[in-house]
Amino acid sequence: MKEKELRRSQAVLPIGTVMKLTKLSARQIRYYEEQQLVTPKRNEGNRRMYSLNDIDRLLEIKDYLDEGINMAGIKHIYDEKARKQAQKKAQLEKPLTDADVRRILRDEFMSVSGLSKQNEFFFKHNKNF
DNA sequence: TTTCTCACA
DNA sequence: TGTGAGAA
Repeated sequence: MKEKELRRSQAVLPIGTVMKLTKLSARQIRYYEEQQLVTPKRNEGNRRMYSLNDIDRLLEIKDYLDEGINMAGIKHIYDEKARKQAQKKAQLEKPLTDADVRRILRDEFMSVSGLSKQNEFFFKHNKNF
């Protein structure tokens, strides 16, 4: 599922294609970029290059606009999304809770100090192993 | 030809 | 948001 994400993030579409795909004017597309709603990359000639993700976002923006949401409102929506993603990321970067650490230390302790005797006892009473 | 930036009778 | 000018 990583390859697919990379493809969707590949910025290869010129604004002309984006205009046809989204039915938005170049003026609008550039304006939304000015509002930080989309962040297309630039090629060697300073041309904007959009990814499929950008297309999706522009389509979303258009839907929100149709629903009567203004630029500020849309910005808030994406700000909230970014805030939640940042928290999830932070959670993934330090997945070890105190409970995790205690469990790991206990297991390690068992393996170095008590394991041999425990195994000895275990095997004596479980001949089928 | 297409896209970019800038500006507005 | 549209549109036109001049450049790349």
